[in-house]
Amino acid sequence: MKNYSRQREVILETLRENAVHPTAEELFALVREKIPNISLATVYRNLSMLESENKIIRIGSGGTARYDGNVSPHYHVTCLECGGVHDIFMDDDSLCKKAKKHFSGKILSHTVMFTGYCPECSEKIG
Amino acid sequence: MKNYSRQREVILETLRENAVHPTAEELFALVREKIPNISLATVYRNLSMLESENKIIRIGSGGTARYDGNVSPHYHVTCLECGGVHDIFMDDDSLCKKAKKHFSGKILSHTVMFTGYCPECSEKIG
DNA sequence: GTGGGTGCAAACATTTTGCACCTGC
DNA sequence: GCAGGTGCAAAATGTTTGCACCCAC
Repeated sequence: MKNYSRQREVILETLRENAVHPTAEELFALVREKIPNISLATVYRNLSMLESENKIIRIGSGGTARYDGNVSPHYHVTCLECGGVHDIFMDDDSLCKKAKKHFSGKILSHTVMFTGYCPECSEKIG
Repeated sequence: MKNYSRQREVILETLRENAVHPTAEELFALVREKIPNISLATVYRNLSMLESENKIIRIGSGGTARYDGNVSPHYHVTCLECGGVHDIFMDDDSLCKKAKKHFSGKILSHTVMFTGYCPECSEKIG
């Protein structure tokens, strides 16, 4: 099979079964439970590869990058308290159309990042 | 005067007169023309400070952070060709309202990043 | 004089890369 | 056997921090 490795398979699988959008290091820890001697460099290499194949999404969310195994169109919320990133399953396609009216270049896609508090943290804080 | 320094003033001024959303290093080069012995650390320190005072916006746009001296609500486009970040002066306030219907936490603000080609690059590439 | 800001260099965190070895076909 | 992938360690980025000195008030 072309373009196969157990490492890559496990990385993608682990990312898909974890809705938490882990950082590379966090994912590394998770994958290590299944492949104990995998190296962090391999995780990074495969994340870049999977991202360029559009099999995963890289979330720039500030400092450290996070990764999302769900490529269906949706948005994200960064929690100001816990720093976690949560999904918002909506996709406003009209946004690109509107943007085109205000921009003379080409618009292909868009991402939206909300800022706020996740359900757990907004209860704690009020 | 409280909270004053010529460095901070020049950094903010330089950022405001440059619509190109420079990275910290690029801004450092620009500011250095006015204050030759300023250090990169000072640029970073003041950028963090100005950001937390909401006088500038930090654009996470992928790897290296870029900064925007225009804090009025608007969106950005990253050019896939030149890597530059351009402004789109629009602000869809209804987006937050819609998001609240799909999320049980709190939503405070949002940013939108479009991907595409800037006017110059879309002409070159077609 | 003092508090806050600076420059410099060192420290840090994250991500990438060079290289020899290993693996799937 | 070969192309491509891996692990390891080192390097490259981007950003932050410790510290002695300096400046505005």
